[in-house]
Amino acid sequence: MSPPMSQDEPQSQLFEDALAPFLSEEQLRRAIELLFFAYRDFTGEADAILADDGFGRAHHRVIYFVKRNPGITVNHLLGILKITKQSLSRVLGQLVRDGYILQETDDEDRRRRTLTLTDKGAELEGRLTACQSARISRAYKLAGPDAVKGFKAVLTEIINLEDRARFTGGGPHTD
Amino acid sequence: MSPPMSQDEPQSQLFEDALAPFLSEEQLRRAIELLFFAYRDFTGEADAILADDGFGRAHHRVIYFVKRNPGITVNHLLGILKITKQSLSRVLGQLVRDGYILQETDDEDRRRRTLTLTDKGAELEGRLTACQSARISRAYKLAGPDAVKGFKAVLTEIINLEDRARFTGGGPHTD
DNA sequence: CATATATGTCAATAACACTGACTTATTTTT
DNA sequence: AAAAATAAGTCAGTGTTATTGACATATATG
Repeated sequence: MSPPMSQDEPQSQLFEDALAPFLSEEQLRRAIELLFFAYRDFTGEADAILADDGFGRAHHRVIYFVKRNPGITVNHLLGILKITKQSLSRVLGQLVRDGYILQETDDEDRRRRTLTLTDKGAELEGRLTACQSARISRAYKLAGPDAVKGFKAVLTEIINLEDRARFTGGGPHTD
Repeated sequence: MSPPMSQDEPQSQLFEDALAPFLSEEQLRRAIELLFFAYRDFTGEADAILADDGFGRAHHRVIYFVKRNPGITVNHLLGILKITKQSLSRVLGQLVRDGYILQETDDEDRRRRTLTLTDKGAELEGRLTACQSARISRAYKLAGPDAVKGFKAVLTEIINLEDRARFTGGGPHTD
């Protein structure tokens, strides 16, 4: 691309970071925009499906992580989503009332409520994930296996250390 | 990672997509989660800075793209952000009132209002972009140049065709 | 029994986005 | 010059997602 240290793009105030002396501001801004547009389009299709059912992105996240961790507790879900109990409550309550998620008292600790998808919930989750998976698998195919490795490597480094274990380690989000 | 077509992970309903017969559901879900956590953490620090000034992520996007395209018109900004005029109006109005963005009538077409950052706006934008850039440059450094190429390639393929021109083509978001 | 944990709920607030309808100014087209 | 299109702004109403703070209940653990 453009050479670093070009005259009309001085290494400005952004470069107080000692790690980054050889990345141009232009290159970093491209990355920022890449993430912005990719995430917007990545979630766009699913958002449209959800709107048909009167749901939003928050419902998707709940359905997704319940599918991924069957029997997950409310507290664990809060830890993954990093939202407040009250925020989750509204969304989860809707999903339970409308028959997408089954909430049962845990036998081992009767304070806990375990969450699982109903057939209806699994159907919706499947449709949502299918559309996002299609986009990813298309991108993976077109970019090639080496690119996929790089994609994963960079995204993993972007994630905060606390959450990174989910990816370097083993299975789904069981902490 | 895990071989495709393993027995405990049947190629389920997700695989109606002919492009994707050799990507396991597990692999695709990892990608979905990678994007979710990476984007959340990527925006997290900036969100905290914005909250101090009483702003949200929408203000950030406006400030960012005005910095990137000095003299951009309202209509052009709407095209980039893909939100409604009314949504932008509230956010932009705040930023103009509070002295972060300067709005001037265009001399060539007096219907248009051009947008530029004030010094105050540029200062905030610099702080926000610095913190996101630090995260990216750190990730780029740690993952290495090949990984960066792959990261860009995959993200670019995820973006809808209409918006992809911004990245394959030349300069900033001038459409 | 006291304390901690897990969950749920009430009330208020805010950011962000939407739809629809309408106005004003300015430019372009006919 | 009149008509149509464009750029911007505004008013009113709605909805989703999130927040904080306070409080209640059930259950488990010390």
